Amino acid sequence: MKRNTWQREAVRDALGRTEGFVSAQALHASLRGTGSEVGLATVYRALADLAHEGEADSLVQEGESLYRACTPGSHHHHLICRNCGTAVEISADPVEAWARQVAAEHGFTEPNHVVDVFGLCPECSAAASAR
Amino acid sequence: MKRNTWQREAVRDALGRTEGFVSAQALHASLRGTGSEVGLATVYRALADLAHEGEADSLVQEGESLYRACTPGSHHHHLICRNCGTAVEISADPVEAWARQVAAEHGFTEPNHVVDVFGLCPECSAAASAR
DNA sequence: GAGCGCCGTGAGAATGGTTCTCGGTAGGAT
DNA sequence: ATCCTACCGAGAACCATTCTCACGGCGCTC
Repeated sequence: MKRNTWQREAVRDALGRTEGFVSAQALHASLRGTGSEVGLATVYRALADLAHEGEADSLVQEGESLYRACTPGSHHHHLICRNCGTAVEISADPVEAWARQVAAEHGFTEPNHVVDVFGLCPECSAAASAR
Repeated sequence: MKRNTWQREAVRDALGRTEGFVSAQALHASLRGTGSEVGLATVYRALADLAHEGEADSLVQEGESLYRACTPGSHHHHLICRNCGTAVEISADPVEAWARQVAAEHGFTEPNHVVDVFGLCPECSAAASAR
């Protein structure tokens, strides 16, 4: 039996309100900042659930897990600003095909893949070149 | 001034002797198993150096950093068995081009990318279907 | 070959993100 | 309203990694 608690909703909302990827810790801090008395463990549990159910994507950077609300049910990848965390969903059909083919060529089965593109978003590029 | 210590050599050798990706901890354990009195911190330092100098590749999986000896100076990606860790170097020229193009389309500069393909290697596939 | 300066090492402590524990609380079915 | 039980919260536990600092060995110089 699955329950709808206001804590889980708060996490889902806070995640949806964010532009790019956020760490669990940052999300917890921001929830606390808005007066929600949510436990850190609960944030981790909610994020893990959301990621498991496909409502959020996660990636690991510098030892931290980052999360982002994502269009559910669709397979896609991200273009992520390594400075501010802003992320753009991108489809990568050619890469999907390539991954499957490469795996098959080497006799690998059940192919998965991790594809992320990092860079500096337009704003951060401008700021960097101005500095 | 850069020094050649037997510890660094031991780490390089142990890494070169391994088939796929290994964790720093596992490498340390295996070095200790062969009688080398190497410190854990030293293994971490050596691996970080090797990765920095391009003699090793690293990836993060399940909160652990995994390392592998790699052909130096070449840009490539990996096809990794998610069961036994065996890895095959693969070149991904079409993906390189795609990543640059996608980044440019969205105004992102200085593109990086993370591309890894996971799957079950032939041996593990056979073992899995036999079970 | 001997001396010397200083980098690399090692053991253990510190760090920091994540997970676990456990008593208490509240969702939802009846 | 009541009961069952999944969920929550606080803090402790965990674990990979990094830091600290005294010591030993590497490589340069003579």
